[in-house]
Formats: sequence, structure tokens, C-alpha cells
Amino acid sequence: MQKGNAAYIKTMNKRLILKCVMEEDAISRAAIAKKLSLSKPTISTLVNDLLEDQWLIETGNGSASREGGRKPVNLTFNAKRSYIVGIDIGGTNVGMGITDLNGHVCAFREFPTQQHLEHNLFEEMKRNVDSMKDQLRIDDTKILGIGAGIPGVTNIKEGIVVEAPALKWKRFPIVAELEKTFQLPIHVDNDVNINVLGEHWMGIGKNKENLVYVAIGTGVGSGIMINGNLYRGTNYSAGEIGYLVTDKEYAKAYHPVHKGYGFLESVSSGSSISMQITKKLGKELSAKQAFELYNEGDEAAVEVIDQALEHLAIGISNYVSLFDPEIIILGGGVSGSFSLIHKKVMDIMNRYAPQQCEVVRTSFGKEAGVIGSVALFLNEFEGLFEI
Amino acid sequence: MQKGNAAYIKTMNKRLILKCVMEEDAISRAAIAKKLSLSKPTISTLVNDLLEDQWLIETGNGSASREGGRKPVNLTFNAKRSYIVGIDIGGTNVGMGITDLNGHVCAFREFPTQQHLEHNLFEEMKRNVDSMKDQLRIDDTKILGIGAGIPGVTNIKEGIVVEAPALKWKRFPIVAELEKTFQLPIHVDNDVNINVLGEHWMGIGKNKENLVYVAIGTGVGSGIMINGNLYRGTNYSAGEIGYLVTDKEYAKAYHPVHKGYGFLESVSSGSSISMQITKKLGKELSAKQAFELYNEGDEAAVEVIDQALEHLAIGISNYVSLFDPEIIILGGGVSGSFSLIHKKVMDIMNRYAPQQCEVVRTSFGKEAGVIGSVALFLNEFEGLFEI
DNA sequence: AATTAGTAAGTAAACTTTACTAACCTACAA
DNA sequence: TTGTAGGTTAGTAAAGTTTACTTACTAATT
Repeated sequence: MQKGNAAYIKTMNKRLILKCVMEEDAISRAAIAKKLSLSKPTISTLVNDLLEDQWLIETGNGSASREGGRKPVNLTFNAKRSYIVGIDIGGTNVGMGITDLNGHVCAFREFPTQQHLEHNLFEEMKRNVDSMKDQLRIDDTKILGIGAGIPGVTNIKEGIVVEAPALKWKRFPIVAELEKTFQLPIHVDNDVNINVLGEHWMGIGKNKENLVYVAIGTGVGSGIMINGNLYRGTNYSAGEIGYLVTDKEYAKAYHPVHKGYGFLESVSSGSSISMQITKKLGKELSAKQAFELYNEGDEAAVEVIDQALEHLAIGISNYVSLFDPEIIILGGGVSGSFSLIHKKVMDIMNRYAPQQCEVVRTSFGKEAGVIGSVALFLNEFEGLFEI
Repeated sequence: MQKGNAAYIKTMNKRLILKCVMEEDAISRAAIAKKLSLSKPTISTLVNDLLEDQWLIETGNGSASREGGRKPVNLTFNAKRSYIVGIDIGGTNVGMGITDLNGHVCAFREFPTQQHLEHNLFEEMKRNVDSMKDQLRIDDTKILGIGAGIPGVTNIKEGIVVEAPALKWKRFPIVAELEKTFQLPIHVDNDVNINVLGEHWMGIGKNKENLVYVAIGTGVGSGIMINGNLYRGTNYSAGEIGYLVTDKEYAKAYHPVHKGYGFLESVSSGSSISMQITKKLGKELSAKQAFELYNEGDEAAVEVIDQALEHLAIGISNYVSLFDPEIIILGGGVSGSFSLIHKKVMDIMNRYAPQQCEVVRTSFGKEAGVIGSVALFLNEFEGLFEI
């Protein structure tokens, strides 16, 4: 528990004021005082501090009230006070961006991962960040730090990627490497946690307290927020939906589609669908191609995909039974097949779960990882404000 | 977020001191100051307040340090300052108790539920509480309030039991009834939440941050604590393990063992086992009797129970995959068959879950519900201390 | 003599209350 | 139409309150 002293009070109240201003986007000192039930002089003093530190800006007068009186001085949150770098390390591409404090992506770059993975990955990152800094005409003093998302098991305390098959990393000291490259505060986490944080901060999960992000791609994974906080689990392995068992008998005989894969991802991930359809039709097909065949009514594709989606839907329905979230957000490679998946999930959930839950598609495009990484950074950063 | 002012600081620091004393059970002012890094005078002032309010007692001098110096004055938490009433309303028995602030059950009573359910349930409660008050020679001023656990769906905000089949209650205004009977602050919740709170406060889940309590009885239910807080879910229905689907194909054909029951409790609860064995052997048998037959090696019993426990174990393994708790506590009517269940769960979890998790038996006997109800009350009660 | 426990007196930092000035609107009379 | 009185709101200044901290002390012990 936090120990109480004067400085702590002040920080708390400053945070409240910032939060207040961010919610209202233009508000007067008097209105803040009323809203927070703090006295007007207190608000004045704290606002002056915040103005001096450039967290806030005075943006001219508002209009006076009907009953007369002096015009209020409007205060606005200064989103351009500082910037944050978000890095989304994917198996295919590395996405990089610089956002302002409102989560607006001011600059964005992308480069293919595998091309640089072996020799100059971090130099390439540095080059891109420098180029974005030039574009925005800012220097390092304006940058609070860097958040990064990793497609694999990450020990966030030690700052080490335990294992990331897509990058062929094992016990890779990611934080140390990034610190060496950038000399800025760094926070990292795995990609599903990044995504759920992003959706909660700026996406479709805004203002929700309990949400789940399910990523369906090569594997199946998920990130959880509870009471507005990321829940990582005792061993940092909460949300491993890919390990759910949705069929007792079938599970007895299953073989992991890749080494270390759980049951559900072995029967319903993209790679699983691809592998099954390939075996069935005797020719190499991707999951995307399988869905195309499905839409054409191909019998083999329908059988494989229906089975896979049923397992997936039961997994999600089980999630709802245990967690009772406000919303479930589906991401990963589902964009093309969302409506199909959605229908299946709603059917199964309706049949088996004790109550319903909204199921929606991710609200971001390729900038998702950047926004999420920035959300992670702000979430972990011991700064004045909180998101 | 909390607004900061002087009074809030003081409350915070008083709470810290109380927590400190409760952990150490005898500690001096100077030691508290060192531990909390607050100044000695601050501690002295706050301790004097706490002494005046009887939260603490001075219990004589400790021994001086090796290097010389004045003897410390020991401070102890005054667990007998106040008492709390815990009521555990079960389908068979109502358990009632009065505990001190340390969770020690100072008095306990029990009476059969159904006998009093229709006419004088609350009078009987009142009679028992009065008798316990006499026994302990305390009056209402010493009692902070009442916590109660309900075997059914409970809307804790409105204080209404939405549905409790074991009591034949539907939309029953439990809080209003208890307030009318006792004129004391009341908090209620459902029985699994009560149990997990109890285990966390005084049982085997002490000092664990993330824990799950699974109750296996007529149905199957569970309660969850995350980061030391009870997690109820968006619609107060988190932890509905009884609705998990553990077999896709089997689920297509299943029929709820009772109306409104989920898949898992329909195939693995006590009533399900009893119903299956009864059907198989053509004579009425309870779940307990089925387990006896199992131990004798009866073929039918082995088949039914093995199947049921496999489903249950997969459910629990799924829980571990999603939640990654520190510990899973099994309760309900499992006492006799715990080792059997435990083995099955560990096997399945070992096979399917991404990591292991301790699985243990509940640490309480028939006083479980009382301790849990008291834990609930203290958890919800806006008093000085927190547990 | 050195060390530890606890208290007293004065100071610093945060908030609040009260009282003020500045700026504005409405109503109404000339 | 214009001017003014009266009322209202925004923001600030000064004094007071509460809490914690620092410094300096006494008491008790090895």
C-alpha cells in the first residue's frame, strides 16, 4: 500500500486534474474545482504547475454563463508535449510509429523483419526512428520512451524474450538491446497484451473495464484486462486460450500442429486449417485460400473450417463462462472471415454460456501494434498521468 | 480515483500501521516507523489515536536491543475490539457464527434450513445470534455487522437473491430481511465468492494474490480472486465453471441434469454422478455411494466416475490455461474423494495446460461459510482496516 | 559512553475558508 | 439607444487547518 504524505496528495490531485481535462478537452479551472470537489485556490495552484510543465495550455476564453459573470479561461491537454515510440515486432514486418500523448500516430514506418533479423535489426529500427524524428522535427528530449511488442513468450521483469519462434529468438535480451540502441526508457510485452492494451486505450475497448482480445493467426492467443488493468497471471501466462481443451476424446489423440502448441490452436489456428486442408486435398494451401474455397462451397474446406471454428467458438464461449467480460475483440488474421467466425461464436455462446457477451472485430489496421506498444509504455511508465 | 487531502493521508497511514501490527502481532512504535519509513513522531500520534479507539493495545515492554537502549513498548492488534456475525445459508443447514477481527470463530450454531425456511427462518437466526451474544457477553455495539453467503445467484448491489433453487427463493430481498431482523450493516454474496474470500483471508489461500475456489457438489461453481481482490465479472457471473464445454461432440447431445445447469455440471457434478449410476444400476444411489462402489472396484461406478472426473479435470485445466492462478482450492462435497480428483486433475493439467498450478483441498470444516461471510463483510465494509 | 525508544516543539507542505477583484449579463430607467 | 445598478461567475490572495517532518530532547538500557 502507498504511504501517504503531502507530495503524494499533490501528485494524486494533479493526476485527477489531467484526467479531467483529457476527458473534457476544454474546461475551466472553476469547472474542474466543481467536478473534483476541490477548492478553487487548490486547482489554481496545481493548474499553474501543470501549465509550467506544459501538460496543459490555456486556449483563450470560453463564453460566460447566461446569468453573467466573468468568462472562463479554457484549459486543454497538451498532447504534443511529449511523444512515445511504439515498435511492433512481427514475424513478417516490423511496424514503428511515433504517437503524441493522445495516441495519435504522427509518423509511421514499416520494414520486412526477416531481411534485417540476422545482421542489423536494431540499426534499421534506429534509422527509422531517426527519420520519423526528422519528419516531426523533434529530438530525444521530447520523447518519453519506447514500448515494444514481441511475438513470443516474454519475461517483462528481466526484459528477456524467453522464446519467439517467429524471430528464432531464445533468451534474447530485448530490453538491453533496445536500451543500447536508443538510450531511452523501454517497456516490452508480448503481442496479445500489447493489443488488448491498445484496444482499451484507443480502440473499441475504450471505457470497458473487463475485456479480452483474442488473436487468431499462426497460433491462438489472448490478452485480458480486468478492472481496467492488464492481467498477466501468476507466471505471466494468463490468457493461453490456445491450450484449452474443447474435446475430451479428440484431445487424447491430438498432436500439436507445431512443437509446444496447445490443443485448441492445434485444431483451429490458421496453420492448423492450412495443414488440414493441404492434407485433405493433397496440395499446399494457406488458411486464406481455404476460406476462399469455403466461400465457393468446397466440401473439404467446409468440413475442415466448420470443425475448426466450432472448437474456437467453444473456446471463446468457455472464456465467457469463466470471465464474464464486457467485450471480446477478435484480431489476428481474421479480417476476411470475421462474419463467419462471429456467427459461429454467437451461436455456440448462446447455446452454452451462462450469459452473452459482445464479440467484435479489432478496430485497428496495421497501426494496431504501434498504438498498443505506446499504451503499454504509458501504462508502465511512472509518469504524472495515467491512461 | 481518490481525491487527496490531509484526512485521507491520515487514514492511509493508520491503515498501514494496523496492517503492520497485524502482520507482526507485537511491534514497537520505533519498529513501525522504520518499517513504513514514516517518522517516529508521526507514528506516535497515529498510534495514540489507534489506542484511543481501541484498535491497538499496549502489551508491556519488549526486551532492549543487544547494543543497549530503552526497552520498546509492544503494541498488539486488539482483535476483540469488535465482532462480526457470519451466516452461511445452505440448502441443508444454516451455519452461524460470531468471529473476532482475527477471524477466530468465538461462537458457532447450526440449525436445519428446511425446517424453518417457510415460517420463521429469520426469527431462528435472530434467536441464535442472541444466544451467541449472551455466550460471549457482548452487545450490538461490539458488532460491526453481518456477512451472509447464499447458495444461488445474488445481485449484491440491490441485495436481492435472484434465484436460489435450494431455498426455493426467487427475487428474494435478502438484505432487506436481514436488516429488518438485525438492524446492523449487512453484506451478502453467493457461496462460492464467500468461500474464496474465506480461503484468502484465513485459509490455505492466505498471502496468495490469484486464487480460484472450485466447489463441487450438487452443481459445480467457482470463485476467483485476482490481485487480492474478488473478481465478480461484468454481470456478476464470472467463474461459472459449470458451463464449460469440455467435449464438443458430446455437448451437442447433452441434456442439463437440472434445469439451467451447464454442460460441465451436467456431466460431472455430484447429482450427475448419482443420476448416471442410478440409471446404470437401476437403483437409487447417491454420489457418495457411487464413490464407495468405485473404491470397491465396481465396474459401472468406475466408468461413470472416471468419465465425470475427466471432464472436471479438463475444466480445471482450462481454468489454469486462461487464468494462471497461484492455487486452486477444491471444496464442496469432495472431502472423501479428494485424492482421486486431485490425481486426475494433475494428470490432465500436466498433459494439456501450459504450466502447472497447485491444487489443494479446502482447509476449513463446517465453519468455512461463517469465516467466508465474515471475510466478505470486512472486504466490503468501509472501515479503518482492510484484510 | 553508546545506543535505542519515545516525546516535545517548531517547521514545511498541502489543502480549505473567507474575502477579494475582474469581468460579464440582465433589467430597467432616462 | 444608452447608461447604470444589481447580480453572477472566474480566478486570486491571505489566513487558517491539518498532517507529516526535522531537530532536539528525556528515559532507559547494555
